[in-house]
Amino acid sequence: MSNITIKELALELNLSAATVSRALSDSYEISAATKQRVWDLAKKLNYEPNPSASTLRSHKSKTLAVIIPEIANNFFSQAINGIEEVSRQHGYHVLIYQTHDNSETEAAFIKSLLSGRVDGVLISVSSETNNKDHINSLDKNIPVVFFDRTLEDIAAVKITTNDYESAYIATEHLIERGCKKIGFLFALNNLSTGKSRLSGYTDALASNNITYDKNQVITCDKNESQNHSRIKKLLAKNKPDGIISSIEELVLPCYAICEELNISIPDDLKIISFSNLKTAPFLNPSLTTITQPAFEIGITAATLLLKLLNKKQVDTDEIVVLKSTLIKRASTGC
Amino acid sequence: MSNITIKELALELNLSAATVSRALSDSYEISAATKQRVWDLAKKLNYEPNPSASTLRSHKSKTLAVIIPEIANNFFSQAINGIEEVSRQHGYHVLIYQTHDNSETEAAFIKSLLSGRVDGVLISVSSETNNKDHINSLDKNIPVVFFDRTLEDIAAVKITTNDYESAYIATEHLIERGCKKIGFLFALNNLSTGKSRLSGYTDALASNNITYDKNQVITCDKNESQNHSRIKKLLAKNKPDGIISSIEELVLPCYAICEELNISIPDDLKIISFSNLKTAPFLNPSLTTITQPAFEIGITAATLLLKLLNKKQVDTDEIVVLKSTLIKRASTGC
DNA sequence: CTGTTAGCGCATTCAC
DNA sequence: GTGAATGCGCTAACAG
Repeated sequence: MSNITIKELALELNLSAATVSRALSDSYEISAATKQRVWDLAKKLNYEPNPSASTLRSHKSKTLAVIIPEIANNFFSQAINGIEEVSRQHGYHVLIYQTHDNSETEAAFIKSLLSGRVDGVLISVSSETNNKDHINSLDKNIPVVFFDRTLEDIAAVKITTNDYESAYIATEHLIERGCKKIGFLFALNNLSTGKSRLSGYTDALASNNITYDKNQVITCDKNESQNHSRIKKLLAKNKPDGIISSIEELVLPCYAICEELNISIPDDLKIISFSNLKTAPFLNPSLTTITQPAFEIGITAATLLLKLLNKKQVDTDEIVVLKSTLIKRASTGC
Repeated sequence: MSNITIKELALELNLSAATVSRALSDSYEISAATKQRVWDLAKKLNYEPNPSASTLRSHKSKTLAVIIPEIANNFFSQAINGIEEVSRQHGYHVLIYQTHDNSETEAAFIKSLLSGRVDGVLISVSSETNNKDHINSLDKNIPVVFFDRTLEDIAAVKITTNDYESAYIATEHLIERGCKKIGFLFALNNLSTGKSRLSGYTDALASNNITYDKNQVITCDKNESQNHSRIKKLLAKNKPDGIISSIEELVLPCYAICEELNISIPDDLKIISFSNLKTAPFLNPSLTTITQPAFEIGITAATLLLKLLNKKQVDTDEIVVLKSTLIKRASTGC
């Protein structure tokens, strides 16, 4: 343990603790010579400031919290990568909390963070958030940046992607490839994220004079077996010739079901999914994806939060929209 | 902000701060009636203890650090999932640090953690660790559990998988499938993790009377383009009929190179990789994997660390070895 | 069972 | 330029 304290440094150098403290923070009041002596000894003795003491005194923890539904997820792990990157560069530490899309867990985390443990919060909200009180209390009490999975009716700093537009483009892409009956796997239905993706889909249908058939829209949630059976039913009964999956998690079940039902992709069914799978081009057959810039989202969200913390001028309801990419596959002609 | 303090609770209840503190921690010295009064008011006022003050006084931060090479990685993100799970259940917070396999970054993190910020550390060491001083200083100063990527010459609590055995089995599996010239993509060559996997491979060759050819072993590191060209050279020149990849990251390059070189998998080349890819069965062709129980590793590592923190009897050099699974694919006959 | 006192390590007044 | 004194909020030792 770096048990050495400012007091001990002071004793050794025949200085007061106050002087050492000021020297360490490079205060203008301290002479260059003294600063050097302090720094040298601190380095020699491997001095590390005690973060609790510092936080208690200064009300700055140099720590951020990241609240996400799931860490074992391509999108979120890449986003955290970006967040960690920026945080480290600025000397911030990163706490991770997983909600598993449970809104009570989320509320409990938020409550526990309202005690000075962190200076700010980055959150991608739980898709089962029905009660938004805890989200609001968070927003009022501490700097927050929402990223990707957000609520529409909350004024706050947000980083999203062009969900509406990319779903629209993807749907139109299927139409151009000849699809007449396009299904939609609808997830995140409580969040603006999910709703936008659905709107992009329905609007694209409308613009192309395809009648919207609500039976082609399957609402999915955390219940995997239920999702599976619903999708299976969709593919077996409604026989769509195209599918837009609004989240990555539903694609593998789709592939499995197609195999079961002897549906040939892309001949019988063309699939496009929101997805950050690195293996998408190597799947059998390769998967056309709408890929979100997860790393950049993390970078942007963290950067913005740090700006907020440093009282830089940031609109407190600024919304940054990054662009997803539709990645087509030559091998499937989709 | 939950700006309310113990002092304020005490004032409101006509008690001393000490009594309130004891009541909050459910001390046996306090009467049931008083406890109830305290709890009720605390709840009503949404009291949250100030973690810095508590840590400063008690020398317990209820926080763990996880140091890993990369978070955007199937294995590690699943492991963190397990770690976060156990930590939350026990009221611990989880800090994340990525080294990007850079040993200086790793050293800097460790140094900054030796100041009471965390009660314990879970680490999967950087594969470019040449200087181990910082690892040793960590081990001596704070409870640590090593998981997956560890060093051989350090006595500490470790969680690993049966790397030697699983590489052995995989190699033998290829031999049984008729492979005569088996290549090995050798990563993590500084770590016991990587060395064990290599030994499993060489020993399996020896047991089956196949002469070890060092040209079939390609040493890989963080340099992706170099790895790529080396693997390409291996496949083009040495023409192995089987490949064991010691890490997941090298599989996709392999698939790409095979496509380039018109090598047909599995007819010309059978591939087995250490991998936690969920898409492995859906790849073209599907991939035979040695899959590590990442989530369980996280669970086990965190559980063990918490035991250490609670001074439960744990051998300080206990090594837990979990089993990986060789997942074969009917479709490729491998 | 409860109160008083002290101090964790640091950063900020206010003096000089 | 530097030192002395104070308190952040909490908990532990010591009383009673």
